[in-house]
Amino acid sequence: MASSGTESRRVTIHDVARSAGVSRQTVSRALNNKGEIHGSTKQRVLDAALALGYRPSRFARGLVRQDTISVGLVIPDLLNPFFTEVAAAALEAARAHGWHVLVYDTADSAEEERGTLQVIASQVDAVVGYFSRSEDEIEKLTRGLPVVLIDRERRSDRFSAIRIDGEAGVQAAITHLVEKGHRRIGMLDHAGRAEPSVRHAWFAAATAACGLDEGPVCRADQSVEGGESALETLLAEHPDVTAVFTFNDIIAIGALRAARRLGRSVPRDLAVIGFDGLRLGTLVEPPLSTVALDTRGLGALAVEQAARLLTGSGPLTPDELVVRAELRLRESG
Amino acid sequence: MASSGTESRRVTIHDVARSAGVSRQTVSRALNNKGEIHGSTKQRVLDAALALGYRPSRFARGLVRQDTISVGLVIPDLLNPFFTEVAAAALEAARAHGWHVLVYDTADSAEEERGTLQVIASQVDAVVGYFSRSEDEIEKLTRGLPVVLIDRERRSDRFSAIRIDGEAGVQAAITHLVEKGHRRIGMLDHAGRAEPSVRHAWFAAATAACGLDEGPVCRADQSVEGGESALETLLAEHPDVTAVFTFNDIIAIGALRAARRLGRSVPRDLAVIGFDGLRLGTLVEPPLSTVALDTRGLGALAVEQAARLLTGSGPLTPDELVVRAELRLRESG
DNA sequence: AACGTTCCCGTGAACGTTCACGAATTGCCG
DNA sequence: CGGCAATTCGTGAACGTTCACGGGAACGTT
Repeated sequence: MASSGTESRRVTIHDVARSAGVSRQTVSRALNNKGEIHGSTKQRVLDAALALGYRPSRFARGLVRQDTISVGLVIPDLLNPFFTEVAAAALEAARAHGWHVLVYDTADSAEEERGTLQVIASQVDAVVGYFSRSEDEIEKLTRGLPVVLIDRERRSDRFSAIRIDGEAGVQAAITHLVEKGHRRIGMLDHAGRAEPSVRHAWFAAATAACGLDEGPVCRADQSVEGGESALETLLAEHPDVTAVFTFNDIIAIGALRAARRLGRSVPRDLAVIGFDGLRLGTLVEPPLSTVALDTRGLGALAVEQAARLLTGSGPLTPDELVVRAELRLRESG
Repeated sequence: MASSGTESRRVTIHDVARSAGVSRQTVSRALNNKGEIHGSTKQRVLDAALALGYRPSRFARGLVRQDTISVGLVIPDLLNPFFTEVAAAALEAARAHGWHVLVYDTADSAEEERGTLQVIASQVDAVVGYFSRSEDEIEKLTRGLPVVLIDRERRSDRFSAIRIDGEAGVQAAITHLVEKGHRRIGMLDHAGRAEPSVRHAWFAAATAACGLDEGPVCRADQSVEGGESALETLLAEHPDVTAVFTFNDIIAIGALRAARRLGRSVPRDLAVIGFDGLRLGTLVEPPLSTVALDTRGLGALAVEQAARLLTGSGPLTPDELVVRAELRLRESG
């Protein structure tokens, strides 16, 4: 009835007004529950709107009352549980502000990331996310849009960045392993970027602080399979390794599986400690020890900073934009 | 420089025009890479825009060129891996169409769902999602907006609904268990709604078809913990049960953990078969047998139908809007 | 010199809604 | 009956952008 077969133009507030025999303003009053309208005419307008299938244009409405705020959330891979948790926290924080969240999954592709950023810039009021491109590029694509970077070392002061400080946590993890008698500790770093990760730097510093030689490192894709094959090659090249620290929990879980396949009992023959503190880690066997992050806090903090940037109310300072990690011992190491 | 301390009004295209000594239209040409503009003036305009921190209003732009489409994705809990997978698939499908996706997590709350629906109706061009409220209510809140329901029995023809057909898959699962010698098979249903789930109906039909007595059923919250405690009570009341089928994989994973704690070896002492086919199921010990769904297809199908509804190009018929489930045997049963 | 082209650029209109204001009607009281 | 307030409704303007059109300058052609 209301739907049209032909490619007709949009039903506007004018059409409703004409149909109900009133003016635009009266229609507006009826639909927005404003006062200054008679009960019967209000009902008549509502009926007309329903009959015509009228829905107000969000653009026209947004143009005049500047109240709806929407923020873009950009993540590399929603299926990666780490980002799922961050995203969930961000959604919750945004809801508390009454904001809308547009989510973009860049599929770990720098090219998609570029395209997304390009498109997003004209669709949202602020951007929160995890980016791999250079700050120059991001700057160029966002053009003064408030941007909050997640898990990024702060190189310039153009963007806010939520920093992850895992130094103490990693130190605690390595110390723990050493106390357990481990002397040869390897690491499964990520394979994403060319240079080693910051987490690797923490690892190196921690082993050095414990008076250990520099442990062997192997690069792993950010997936369970990546962790599996990485552990295999690490152990093949360095059979004397009795403990591994991994870039994140996903890789650690892969390491767990590979260890089982290789006949190495965890934690007896091989200790494994991950990074992130995913819930997922409690489900695997044995439960994964990890340097845990407050992922909820991460997402919430990012959105909070976006809010500050947007409202102009004093933004958080860099040293407030930090999420610290702490060792959470379960059974794998 | 560009940012203002005072609460000043928005920088518009007029301001840029004035600053560059040209007209609005010329500014528009420069920013949108249209032709009919001299190289030097274009540069001058771009500089002015940058200096003023100008960003075009998405509302004004959307009002005149009606090209940007955004769809709302409503899910009860993003942290539930099932919905994560559906959401990821939906995001990907939407990206293929060049659409924007606004994601809302209703936190399993009917009240939040209502509020979301209310707000969403004026912000998107179509809604895709998983709803618990009655169709009447949804109808009232969306007012003619294209809506695609996920995993919902089609009661009326007002909405499109993606139906999950697990009948054959569940039948295969039960048949498999019976062939393995199981005679007393229980089920862990969900605890969400008052009435038993459709999946329970499939289960009942399948056991009956195999000539078995009706198996005992226990309700479980949709969480690992829910699955754990549900299995415990089920086994306490019915110790003769040697196999369980669960509402979904999350609950099944809880059952796995409870079985371990109770000293029941899986699958020797207790067989467990879940429903959904989550990737997560491959990570637990033992790997979870399950009646697997094509979750990617689910999300993609929903978005595809939204696209058809939106463009008016013949929508998919109800019997095309079906995702079938098939038994995927791993090691737990 | 008159005329057609090409290249730039600007002006009115339109998109669909809400806001600010004014006008018409009704009711009430003196 | 006059006047004042309250109630109900309508009209111009504004939000910020793009589209359709038209105009002027520069250049070449006949």
